[in-house]
Formats: sequence, C-alpha cells, structure tokens
Amino acid sequence: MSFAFNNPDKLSPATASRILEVAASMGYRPHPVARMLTQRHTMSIGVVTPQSLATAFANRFFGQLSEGIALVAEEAGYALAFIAPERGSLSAALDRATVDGLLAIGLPATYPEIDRLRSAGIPLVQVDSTALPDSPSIMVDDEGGAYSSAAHILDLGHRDVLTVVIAPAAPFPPGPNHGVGPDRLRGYQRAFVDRGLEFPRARIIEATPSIDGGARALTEAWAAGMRPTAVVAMSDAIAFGVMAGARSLGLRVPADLSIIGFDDVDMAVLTDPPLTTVNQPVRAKGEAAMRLLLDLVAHRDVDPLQVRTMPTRLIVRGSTGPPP
Amino acid sequence: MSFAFNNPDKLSPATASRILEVAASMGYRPHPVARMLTQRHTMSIGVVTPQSLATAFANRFFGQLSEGIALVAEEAGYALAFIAPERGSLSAALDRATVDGLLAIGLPATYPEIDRLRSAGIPLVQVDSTALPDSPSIMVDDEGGAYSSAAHILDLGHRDVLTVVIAPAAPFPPGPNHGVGPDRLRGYQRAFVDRGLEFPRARIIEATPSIDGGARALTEAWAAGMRPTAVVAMSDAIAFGVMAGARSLGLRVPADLSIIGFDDVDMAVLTDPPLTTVNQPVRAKGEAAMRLLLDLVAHRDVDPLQVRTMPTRLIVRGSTGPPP
DNA sequence: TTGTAAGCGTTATCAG
DNA sequence: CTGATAACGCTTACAA
Repeated sequence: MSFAFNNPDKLSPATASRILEVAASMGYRPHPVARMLTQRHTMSIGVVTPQSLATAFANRFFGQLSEGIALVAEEAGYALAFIAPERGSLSAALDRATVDGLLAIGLPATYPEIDRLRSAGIPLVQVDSTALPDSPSIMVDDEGGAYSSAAHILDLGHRDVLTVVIAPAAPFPPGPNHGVGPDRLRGYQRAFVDRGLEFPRARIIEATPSIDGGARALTEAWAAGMRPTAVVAMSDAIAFGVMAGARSLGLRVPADLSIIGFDDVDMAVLTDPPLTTVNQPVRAKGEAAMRLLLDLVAHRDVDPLQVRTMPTRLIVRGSTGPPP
Repeated sequence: MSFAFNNPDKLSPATASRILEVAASMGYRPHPVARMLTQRHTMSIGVVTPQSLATAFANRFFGQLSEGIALVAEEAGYALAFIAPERGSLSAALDRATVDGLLAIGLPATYPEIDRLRSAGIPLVQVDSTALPDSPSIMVDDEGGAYSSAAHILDLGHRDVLTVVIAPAAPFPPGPNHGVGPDRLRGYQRAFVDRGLEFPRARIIEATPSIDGGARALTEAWAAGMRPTAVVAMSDAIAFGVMAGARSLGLRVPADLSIIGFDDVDMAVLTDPPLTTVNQPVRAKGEAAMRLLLDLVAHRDVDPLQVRTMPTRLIVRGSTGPPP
C-alpha cells in the first residue's frame, strides 16, 4: 500500500490511483515523522546561526545569503530549517534538529556546543568561519577586503577613524572573536601599520549588525565625545545605521563624515549617498556552500576538508571623501 | 533512562548527571526523529510561502516579517522551518513537513493544495490573505493604504501614472489575484474613481517583488514607449527597483518621476531620495501571527476564526512631488 | 497483487 | 530506582 505513495511505478497505475483516491477521500496523509524514521533521511537541511534568528533576519546580509542557500536547496528538493540557540543553548536546538546536513554561519572560534553534532555524523559545512578544522569552509577574503577598506579611508587623509565591529552574539564573550571578526580586524590593522600609523584600539566600538545597532553605535560614540572624520563599519547594516545616525546628528555624508561598509548588499547602491563598501559575492557564497553540503550529504566525491575563499573588492561610491 | 534527558528532575541529580555523562562519552544522542514520533510534537512551526524561498528572501519585507515571526517563535522554544513549493507543488512540500503548526504567508485565493493540510488537523494561521475562510487571519488595511497612496499621487496632480503590481508566483495565473494584490488594486482604483478619473488598466504592469523586478518593470515600460510622471508600486522592493531603473534612465526623482511604495521597509528612510510609501507594521504583524498560532497549537482559548486587521498609513518622504 | 510481520529509535507504562 | 515491554505510524522484505 505504501507503494502507492513511494514507488507508484511498481504498481499498476489503476491500482495506485485508486489507492491514492481513497486515501484522499479519507483525508489520510502518511505521517511524515514516521516516514522519516524508516526512510532514514529528512530531506531538509539546517541553517545554524549563533545569534538569535530575529537578529539574523534584521541584517540584509543574512537575507541575501539565505537567498543563495534557498536557491540550490529548493532545486534539490530540500527544505530549510533555521536553527538558532534556544534559551541560550545552541546544543539544545541542535539536539531537536531533524536534518540531513548542517550549514553553520559564522561560528565563533570556540564553540564546544557544536562538536557533539559533528561527531553524530551529520555532514556540516561552515560559512565564514573555520572554527571546526575538520569540516569544509566557504569563506571570502575578509582580511584583504578589510585592508582595502581601511586603506581607502586612510589614503583619503583621514586620521581620526572610528571602527565599528560586529558584536558577538549573546552567549559569547565580547570582542571580535567569531566568524569574520578577527580576519576583518586584522585587515584594518594592517592598513594602519602599513602606513606607519597606530591602530587606535580606543576607537573600536561594537554594534549588533543591524541598522539600529549602527545608529546606536554612532550616537553613543558622539555622546562619549568622539569626533571621528570617518567610520569604518564591519557590515553594511551597521554602515546604514551610522548613516542614519549621522543624519540625525546633522552631519553631512561625506562632507562631515565618511562612511564605509562591508558586504555590498543590494541596497548599497540606492542610499543617499550611495555607500562605499567592500563587495563580497553574498548570494554566490550561499549557493556554493549549499552545493558543497549537498555533495557531502549525497556522499559525492568531494574534498571534505576544503577551504574555499572567494574574492572581495573595494567599491568606491559616494559615502567617502576627504576629511573636512 | 530517558528520564535523564526529559525529566531530569524526577531523578536524583547524581544519577541523572551520571547517565548524561556516560551518554556524552559514548557520543550518544537521542535520535530526534524517533523522539518526535513518540512525543507527538516537533517543536517547530512551518512558514509557508507560495513563491520560491529564493524569491521570498529577495524581498526585504519577507525578512522583516520573519524577524517578527522568529522573535516570538524563539522565546517559545519553537524552531522555524520554511516551506515553499518543491518542484512546483506546495502539497508535496507540505506532506513532508514535520511541524506543529503552519503560518501561511500571502496565499492565493484559490489554492486547493493547502486544503488537505488543514484537514489533517494542523493549526494554521494566515498572514495577508483570507484564502482559507475557516482559519484565522492577520491582515493589514491594504485597501486603505493603497487608496491613500494613489490619492497622494493623484492629488499632487499626476495623471499619467504607472501602477506596478506584484506578479503572482510561478504556478498561478497572472493578475493580482493573491494575497494582498486584489485589495491593494481595489484601493488604487477607488482613489481614481473618487476623483472622477478612469483607472487605466493598460497602465498596470506586473513585477516580481524584488529590486531587480522593479528595475526591469520600469525599463520595459519605458522601452514600450510609456512616459508616466509617477509610478505607484505595490511593494517597497519594487519601488526601490523603479528608483534604480529611473536612475539608469537618467530620470531625476521626483522632478521627472515620482515614486511611491508600500510596506515602509527599514531601508525606505535611507534611499536617495527617501521613499514615500505606505507604512504597515511588518514586524508586529509577524509577531501577532505567530503568537496567535502558538495559542492555537497550545489549545489556548482564542477565537479560531478571527480576522485581525492592522492599520496602514501614508508616509510622505522625498520620492514624490508634483509632475514636471 | 495482497497480506503479514519485522524493524526504525525513542518514550511510557508497569512490574520488580 | 531499574528492567522489560508495548506503543508511535510508517516502510520493506517476504510469504501467500
């Protein structure tokens, strides 16, 4: 009888459709959980983020990444389940997850929670982190991109620059210790030292990667008496917020304040002024990661330890200029 | 023994932790699917969209809605699974879905596919549609919002206006027949007739709700010889695209072309010029819908047929002005 | 083609 | 507190 649902071809079409018809008329639907149990796969893959989902969705970067992820997941017939820490514990959420594979986005370098999962034999690929050394990663050249971004600002003549980094998600210690944070910070720093300048630690502040977070960061810095001529933001979402904050402070961009972001999210072209930023292939990154994961899930022959790095490049638009 | 995992309180702490320890050392993890089967709930709820997920994520509106949805889902300990048509069939995707409840976003008025699901007894709440008359809905005043948007344009003196509506997702017939489409269209129309004007059907074009879609719509209209002085878009994503398209056509906004959107997505303030649009409480809508669904899932006492309508309002910013 | 029974990995129940 | 046993609702192999 279950042939009707699963191998309709092994049955005479007449019988099969008759069964299906009766089933439909009785309102019968095979219990998907019981099905999973015997079939030993769920046809869904989990997208893991260390932040809350609400925080993740607040950032357009995550949306665009999901776009790429969803694109290839859908064409392969996989559904997407989003997994975020529940009541602070990613492990707990992971334990309930019924997925055939895991895509981990921007995992902190020290994340004991996920080890258990990996050891359970579920294929995993990382995006924007190499926290798990024995799982493959899809990265972009964060350090290089960050370098070119700070270099651009410095070469414009700015000397008092505020660096706004991405604040770690709730259960993690503050400081740029996860995902793209360390690499980008290193890039910024190198740009300074390359020019014989000191990278001013006191001018580094944290913000949650959202418009609100960026706006708050600038207004607080301002309130604290800082008067930078430029701000280098670790994400476009933050940069947009800084832009909004600058506006409410009565600052003109870039005449009074230059702003540079990171990601080159689709809205970056449309802001007033258009945002100078570092482009990374967000959607393509999501697609590549998902494709790799699907290969792993299907036991296709791929290097299970590969670390693939995609290029970044500076995009100069209107939000940066010489200091006042 | 499973007490250790599920009711640790019914066991002496010593025993419980001993069990957990041994389990961990053996790399044991309770099989989540088997667990679901006996516990008869999955602790996850499904977000259903009639479009492909990639399309949905391309629209910031969906991201902001998801933000609200995720916020309350997370605090209640529920995970989110996104369900989109797989190989054209929403039914197929729905059949595999292991969820305790369903949140349907913008379902077309005629959507036989979902009937089966509802009859399977899974709680369902609709957002932006009343396709299923015996399920509750969370709506916004689409007609009123649309009315005020077209009225604003008309009262500015525009007479040649292009209306860009949301194109239905792949398997559906073209025409504004699903989700918010009909209501908003009716609002536009009423604004015209109220002013003794004819609502020009020939000046209605469709676009996928994304920046690309909007840009394409304008450039194609232009190529077809249309020279509107204003465009009324059914979504901010489309309006942003129209803005980009206008720019590439060398048109100044609003001097040469006025543009008005719908949604008041977070980026609307930051564009150049800031977008005039219709505000709707996107995040709050997601929160309300999820809260209602959770009530239903928990058999809490709520009106299972309620239709709640949240307000919309015109926000005049810089992208609209008098005709040239 | 149809029917029967074993197994999937848990949780829950009921004696010991 | 421990140990055995019956569900949970399906798929699949095997027998009829």
